[in-house]
Amino acid sequence: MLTDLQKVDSLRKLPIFSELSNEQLMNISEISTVHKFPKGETLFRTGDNYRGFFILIDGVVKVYDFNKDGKETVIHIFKPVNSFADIPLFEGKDYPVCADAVTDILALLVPKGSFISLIKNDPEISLKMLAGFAKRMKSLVKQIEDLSSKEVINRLAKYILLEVKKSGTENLPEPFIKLEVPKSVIASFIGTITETFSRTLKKMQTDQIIRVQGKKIFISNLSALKKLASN
Amino acid sequence: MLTDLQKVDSLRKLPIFSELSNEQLMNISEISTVHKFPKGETLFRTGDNYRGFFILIDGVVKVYDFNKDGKETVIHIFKPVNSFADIPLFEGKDYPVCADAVTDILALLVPKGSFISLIKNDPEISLKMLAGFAKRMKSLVKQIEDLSSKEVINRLAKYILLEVKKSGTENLPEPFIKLEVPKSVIASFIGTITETFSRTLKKMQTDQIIRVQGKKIFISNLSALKKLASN
DNA sequence: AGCATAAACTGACTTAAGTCAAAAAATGAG
DNA sequence: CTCATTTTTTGACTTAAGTCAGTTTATGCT
Repeated sequence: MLTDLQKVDSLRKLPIFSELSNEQLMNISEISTVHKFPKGETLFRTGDNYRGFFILIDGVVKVYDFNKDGKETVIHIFKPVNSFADIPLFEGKDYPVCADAVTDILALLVPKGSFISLIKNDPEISLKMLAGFAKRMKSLVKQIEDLSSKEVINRLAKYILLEVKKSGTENLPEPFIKLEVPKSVIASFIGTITETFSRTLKKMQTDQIIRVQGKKIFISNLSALKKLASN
Repeated sequence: MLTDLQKVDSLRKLPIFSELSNEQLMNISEISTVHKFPKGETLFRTGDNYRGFFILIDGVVKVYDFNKDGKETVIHIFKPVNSFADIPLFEGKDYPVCADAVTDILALLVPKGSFISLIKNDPEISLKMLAGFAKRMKSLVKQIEDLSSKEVINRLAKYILLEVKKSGTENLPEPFIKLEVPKSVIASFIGTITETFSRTLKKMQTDQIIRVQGKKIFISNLSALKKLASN
């Protein structure tokens, strides 16, 4: 389904592995297995016995959890190439959250045991992972600041802006993004509900900041969007 | 101000260092310096050149940042023995947030350069640090879930309950906690403002769940508090 | 294509929590 | 101890965003 060379190439795209040698990458590739999951499939649930961490090669994954009254909160939306569920490698023996395939996905599974013995012999990897963890922690801290201070329209603007940057259309006359995830997932991710999400999108349209066409959002007024996002 | 033995003892109390040998601890102790800061003093500000990370031996420190409209958000309240500002060891060259002494404090400063060369020679330390980071990341994720789903009274109950557990008075007929930080700091930490904080405390008193006496909070109805916290 | 199911939107209503302003209580310096 | 400053509390008011219920639009099967 995926050649060793393709696996190594994918691994190299991962920030935490980007500066490892071909040999080091090969070692990791060897212990990992390729998996396909259809859209909607659950990769793991809170409390499931921890098998290892995933590297997303293709598709979109949402990481989420339920609070006590059964409401789902999306904590992370992962797109390729990114690793997830690597935290329990070092803490705990169960998955602490849930993960679903939002689209059909292709992912590598790196088993805990083999990977731990690998990094014990190769301290360079753990230093890289520390940097990766540090980066993610910084973004989590940012997320906390945002949630506790910004309003929905500001958080949504920030989300759209981030996606615009990822899309590479930022410098076009009319930048745009394509929504690869249901709006309900984005709503939960930015900390609100679908109804409010819908109304907020509408408000941004009325204000001539964006133009929504199906799953595409065109940015009519980028500077206004930036202003909202920086609030 | 602090003997080497005392320094090593403090280091050992740190989760990420708890399982290191005396010699390893001694090495860390040797490169670190002891610092006193009076109440209210700023240890570092967002954007300050990164010198190294701190280990809090005595007192209370708040880690915070300002959002665009100048409002302060408390991200973390640290009590002894805990390390903070260790994230930029691996990511970035500036402090990404601010930190103030909430009380008079005593702390060790571990300089970046010497520490990095130390862990390059000793992979065991980085594995421990990975576990420490993983744990903190889990708590950040929890914080995000809480902020986006719970109401102030639930978050406050959760905060009080956590403090009760730390206080060791949980099994007394009437457990209690002592507030070592201004209410304004706690308010910001649980994601609200002083006015709402005050009103919420009052509501919990009216409902006979707690009894506030100056800086002490007595828990009259622990199970009710737990119920609120788990909501 | 056509229909069933799910996703997204809209309107009417409610409410938690923020703002502003002012009083009361606590703290600390001289 | 006293007075000034800071912290906390209280009251009146506003508002962002949630709930509930119903409609419209989109999606994917057979």
